[in-house]
Amino acid sequence: MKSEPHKVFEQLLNSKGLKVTKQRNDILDYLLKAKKHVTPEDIYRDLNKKDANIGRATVFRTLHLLENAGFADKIQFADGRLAYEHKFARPHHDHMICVECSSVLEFSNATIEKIQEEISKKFMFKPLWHRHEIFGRCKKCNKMD
Amino acid sequence: MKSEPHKVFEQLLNSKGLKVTKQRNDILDYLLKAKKHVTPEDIYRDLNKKDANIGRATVFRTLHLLENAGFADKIQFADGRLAYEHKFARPHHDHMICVECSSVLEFSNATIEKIQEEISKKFMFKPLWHRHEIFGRCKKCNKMD
DNA sequence: TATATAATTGAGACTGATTCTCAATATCAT
DNA sequence: ATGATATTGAGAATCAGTCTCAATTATATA
Ligand SMILES: [Mn+2]
Ligand SMILES: [Mn+2]
Ligand SMILES: [Zn+2]
Ligand SMILES: [Zn+2]
Repeated sequence: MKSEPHKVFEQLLNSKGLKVTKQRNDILDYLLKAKKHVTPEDIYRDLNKKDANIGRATVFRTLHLLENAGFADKIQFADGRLAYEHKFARPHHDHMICVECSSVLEFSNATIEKIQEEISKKFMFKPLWHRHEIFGRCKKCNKMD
Repeated sequence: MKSEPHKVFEQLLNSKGLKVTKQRNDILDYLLKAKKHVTPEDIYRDLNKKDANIGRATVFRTLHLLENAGFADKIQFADGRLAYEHKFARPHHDHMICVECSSVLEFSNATIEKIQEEISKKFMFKPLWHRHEIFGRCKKCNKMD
């Protein structure tokens, strides 16, 4: 039982003359199962716990591969750390990031997206992607200020 | 003839029991005169060209000082490099960043800002600041694709 | 102005994240 | 199964930024 994302990923690899490897599949799996945004170090640490060895370099290489293919996205916490999430069957969204506990809320707003398009057009700027992050304190962290 | 921003900066320093130094003034000056967003390395390099020596550590320390005081803001290019701009008598704005040439266009939109407030409220999230960056190709770089 | 005190400084060591190198290994078309 | 080619992990290298600390400088006060 190979999941749909794995099939799609495999197609991408084939189409680029790249090979399907255990490491690449494990990393994709990890992202698919993650309940939150995960750092490269999370992936490296957890995949090495169980299953013998996977190198840090491979984690980064695979994340870039997924990102470039449009299968993963990254966000950045207030302290600069990067975290990833997969994009299979998930609509585009942006983030509110707690500066205290690094928890993340997701939001999306059609009006904002539309205005962005209009602004880009006005400036003859060809938008490829965007990042809209609101930093602040989440409900929980705000209470205990 | 001390500029208004320098006076305000001096007040900040005094109010915190910090000292007014040549290095801090030079860095503020550099930001005030810069025509574009500048990196810490730009500041370090250029200030050392002319005027004897100023350490990298001091550049970073002073940028953080200015940032925390609300006198400077940073943006991040597509490759991850950080750049700063001063905020004296400049209204809030967001950025469109060219992935080819790293040129930056500025925009601001009241509707977007308002919607952000509403979304934050809905999630009981206390917004402190935000970053809204559109990455793509500027008019010039788009032509020569 | 001289002195005392406390903040600031730059050099360079250090850190953490990421990238690079390369020889050994795994994948895949045939 | 074989051969051509892509991938791998270890560890070295890089890079931005931070830290440490002894020497220096700013400033309050006498
Ligand atoms: Mn998300
Ligand atoms: Mn700007
Ligand atoms: Zn929180
Ligand atoms: Zn451009």
